[in-house]
Amino acid sequence: MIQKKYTLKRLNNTGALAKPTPKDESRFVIKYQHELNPAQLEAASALDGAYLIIAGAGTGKTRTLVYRVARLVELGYDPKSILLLTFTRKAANEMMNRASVLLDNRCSKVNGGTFHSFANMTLRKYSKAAGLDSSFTILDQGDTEDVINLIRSQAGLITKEKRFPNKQTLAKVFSLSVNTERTVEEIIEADYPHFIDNIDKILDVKKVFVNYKQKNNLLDYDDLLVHLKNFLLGFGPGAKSLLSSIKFVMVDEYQDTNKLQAEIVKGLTRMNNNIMVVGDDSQSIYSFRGANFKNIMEFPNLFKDVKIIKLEENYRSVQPILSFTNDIIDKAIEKYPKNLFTHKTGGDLPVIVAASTENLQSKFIVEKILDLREEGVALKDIAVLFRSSFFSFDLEIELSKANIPFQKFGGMKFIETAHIKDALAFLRIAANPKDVVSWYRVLLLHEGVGPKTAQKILDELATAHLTINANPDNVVSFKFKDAIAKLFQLLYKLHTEKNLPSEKAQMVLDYYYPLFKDKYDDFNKRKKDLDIFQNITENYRSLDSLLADMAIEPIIDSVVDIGAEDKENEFVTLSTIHSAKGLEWHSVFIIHAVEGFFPSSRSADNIENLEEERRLMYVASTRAKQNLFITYPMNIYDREAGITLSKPSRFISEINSDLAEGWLLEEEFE
DNA sequence: AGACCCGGTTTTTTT
DNA sequence: AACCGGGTCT
Repeated sequence: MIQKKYTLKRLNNTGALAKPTPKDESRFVIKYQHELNPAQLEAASALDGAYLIIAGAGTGKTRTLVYRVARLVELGYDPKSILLLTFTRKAANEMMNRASVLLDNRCSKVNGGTFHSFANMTLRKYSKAAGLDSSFTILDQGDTEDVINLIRSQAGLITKEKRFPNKQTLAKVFSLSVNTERTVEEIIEADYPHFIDNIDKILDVKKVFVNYKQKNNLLDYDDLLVHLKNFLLGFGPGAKSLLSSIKFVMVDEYQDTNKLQAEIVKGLTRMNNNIMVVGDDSQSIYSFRGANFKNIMEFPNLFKDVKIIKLEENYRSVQPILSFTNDIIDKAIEKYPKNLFTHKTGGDLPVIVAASTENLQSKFIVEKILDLREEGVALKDIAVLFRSSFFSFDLEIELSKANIPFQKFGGMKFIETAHIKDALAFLRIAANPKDVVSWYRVLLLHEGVGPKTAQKILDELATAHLTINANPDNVVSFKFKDAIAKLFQLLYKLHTEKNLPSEKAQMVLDYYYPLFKDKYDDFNKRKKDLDIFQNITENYRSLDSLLADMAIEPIIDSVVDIGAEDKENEFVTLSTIHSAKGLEWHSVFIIHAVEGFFPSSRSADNIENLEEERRLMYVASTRAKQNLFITYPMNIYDREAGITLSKPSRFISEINSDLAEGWLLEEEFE
């Protein structure tokens, strides 16, 4: 028989390709072996199967993910079939940009975002299959608390004899219960034993809360995840169609995911078991959101044949900083062994600075920032990090005095301020007339309308099936109807007119402005925020996407973007440690490293919380590439005791004294 | 009865 | 800065 030679041509744009052998590297545009170390290369070249990448701080975790994305795209996989779940959308965008620069802009088509934004997109697209109305409104934390408060106050639970948990506590308990898949009883018993007598009433509130959201087409953050999970695990036709379009799933910062998210990951990979998660147990800092650093080590039990790859070479920090941070984490009671090393040489010892007062601490930082700038360090390469947002108040004043531009991340967001929430509430009603929380908020803005009257109006609206009617006479039959008539006209217009979000926002602001001026004494200061808000709305073509973004991914950057040229973009970063996750700077200051503040006195009685505070200090100090300064004021104001002498944070005082330099700050008399 | 004003208390961290 | 409770005004 004659044997014919037949060569199979490689297809270019489908997933059905021959897998490259290691010798095949020449086919790639990018020289992966030269760009990555062996462990990174192994991770970046992975194709099918389940992978757990344990990546210590600064070991090129992002780089590895970026190269894997590029490589998959080079292999011809459809970018849209790659799903990259990250902690913030900023992180996802950054990765996609880097991959695009590396290869080409096919990489920007990768599916990416947070668990919540992915849930939002999916649930809107497959709303029917998920049993939802696609115009659902997303409740952020504050909204969720408002709803709970409404129920709490209506249930007649506030009696003088018995203490009943406040709205924050209730919201926290309910959320923790969902995210950790424990019952409310278990959580109350474990974390709030003093409320155990109220358990029945607490469960009642939860029941009403759940019904309320359902009836009013509202989803809170947890509902987004729960519905996504149910949709995926239900595995109906909709889910199958979605899953067949997803070929590779990658999850960044896996140490900060919780049980619910782990199940979503499980559901996402049901069709092909292709999953890569990346994380570092030593950087787990979100236990208050139900994350458990042990989850990452349970990953191998969740999936079949998990391959574990460890990244241990640190490319970020100079040796003295690495030794210092290794020492912090070595003292952790429970952790999985890692051996971070670097080939970088030189560099100064980290400096621990004792300042006599908080203000002197601020002045030191200002002076040092100016020094660094003299030495040629750009402001954007400098960051000041802190445990809690309010630690930076004094520093913010000093920076302003010295004319040093800064941008603050974390803490109270512009989107959470009362006046922005007011303005948003109008738009939310326009998008979803069943959004009772927003109705309530808007009604309360009007003179003479308090909780009771607002409720009355809402009851009337409910019997009219909450339709915004251009003529409120039909639905409102009470004494405030004249005052409310104008409001109804506005809402009707907002709801029905087909115009851009920015035009709707303008209508809202015109209406809101007089009420706003009345409500806030400091309206001049707040006015700026409204202007910024209006600018943001210009970026959107649909109201739904504007509102979804506002709830899930508040745009902090836009504050900087407004009218800022590149030169104006030069600023020092002030950030909570939580918001600094995954980032790095040439020079890093950690302020307020004082016992009782960092670690916070609230964690003092609980060893697990204390350990998390330690990991926070670890995350903070591993952000530094070249310089690390840790400062603390020796005298702290305490409400009860007045000025008291404070002790430096235990995480600092425990450190081997050879690993850092100590400075005592003294004020110079002029 | 319900809205509103005042003053004291309390603030972790985030999607 | 926002929340809660108590007292006062409409």
